[in-house]
Amino acid sequence: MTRTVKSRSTNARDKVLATALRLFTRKGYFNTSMRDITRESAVSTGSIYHYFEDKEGVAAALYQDMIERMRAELQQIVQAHGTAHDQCRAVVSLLFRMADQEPDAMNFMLYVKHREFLPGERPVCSSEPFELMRAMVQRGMERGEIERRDVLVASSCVFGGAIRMITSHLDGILENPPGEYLEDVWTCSWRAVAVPGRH
Amino acid sequence: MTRTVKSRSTNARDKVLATALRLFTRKGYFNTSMRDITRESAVSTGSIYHYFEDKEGVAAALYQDMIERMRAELQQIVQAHGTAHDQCRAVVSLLFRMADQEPDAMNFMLYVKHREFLPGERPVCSSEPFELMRAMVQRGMERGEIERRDVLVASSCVFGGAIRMITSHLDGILENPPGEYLEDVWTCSWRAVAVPGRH
DNA sequence: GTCTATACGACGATAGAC
DNA sequence: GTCTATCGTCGTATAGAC
Repeated sequence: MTRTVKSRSTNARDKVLATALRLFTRKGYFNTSMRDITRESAVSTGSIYHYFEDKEGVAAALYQDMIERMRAELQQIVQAHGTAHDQCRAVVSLLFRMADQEPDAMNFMLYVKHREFLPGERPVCSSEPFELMRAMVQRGMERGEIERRDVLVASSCVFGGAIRMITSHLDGILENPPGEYLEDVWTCSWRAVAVPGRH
Repeated sequence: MTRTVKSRSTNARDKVLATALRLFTRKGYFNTSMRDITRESAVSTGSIYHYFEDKEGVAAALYQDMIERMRAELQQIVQAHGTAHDQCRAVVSLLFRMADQEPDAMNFMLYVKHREFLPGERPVCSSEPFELMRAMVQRGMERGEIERRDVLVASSCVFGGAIRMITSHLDGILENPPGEYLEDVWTCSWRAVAVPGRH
């Protein structure tokens, strides 16, 4: 009951968020006016400002939703897999799947420069999802799966290749859907950091 | 003579470009007004519009200078080294050195989303410098140094780790200067793609 | 909660003297 | 080539009816 009421009452809010996500990623935050959002969401200015403090508030809500969702997915992965190898591999797989199915969301999370319009925010790579990824790598080093070195270096090398493939995809320069490259990328990425002779 | 005259006459132009680079990377293109540039460069509005068509023109000049400079450096590297291994290694080294010595330039080239304010521009990873980098990798595959696979995958894996380290540096989350991580990053990056048993 | 109409400030760009 | 002063536009945000 409560849920129905709530979901009905936040319907306009959701429409605004969906529209903003699309416009922010396609045209950029600053090239998107509140009028654009009004027009394309079919929600009036008044209503938007009822749900959000200002334009920045819309972006902040969007960003925090993304980060939280990502954090939940990654925590899932940590619990579902025992080895760092399997965890990192699941992360790369998740990133590729999201890049394919929800390019706008991925674009907004990985690619957009939030700090230009969300002054309070820390850089993405300091956010909780990225910290979780580094923790996976750290644990892999402690378990003897991954060669010991600076954790930031190891993380950059395990995930860097995949992330570059995803930005290439978001820039539209990939010929095939990202999933087709998954195996290849993962082979390289793991070999970059694994203790020789394992897996 | 000509050079002296020219360099004197473009002095204001250069001051504008230097200021714009600093402001665009620190605050973002859209958070930087022409007034900001006027104030911090001590060049008047009128003079700025004498040298550049509009605000976009300033950004375009900056961007093209960067790309051209990078292209020249990479071409140097191609000529100076015989193997793909040495070429790619030199590229990573160059990127780290530039990230350290000219963070703003690096930031503007690698990290900024030009397409939001330079509508005609292709994505960075379609630019000539990135094409040169892919060509190095391609040649490495033909020479039997690098395992054969999609060239975009291999390139992403050789350079992806380094690029992530650089964005981490630009985001200010690196403890030490980037150069200190160079050896480690390169070890991982090359191992990711090299034909086993070589080097 | 949703709407329309509007206030107001900031910005990019121009005009025109020197 | 450089400057100051100013114009017109557009975008955010508010007011206030329903």
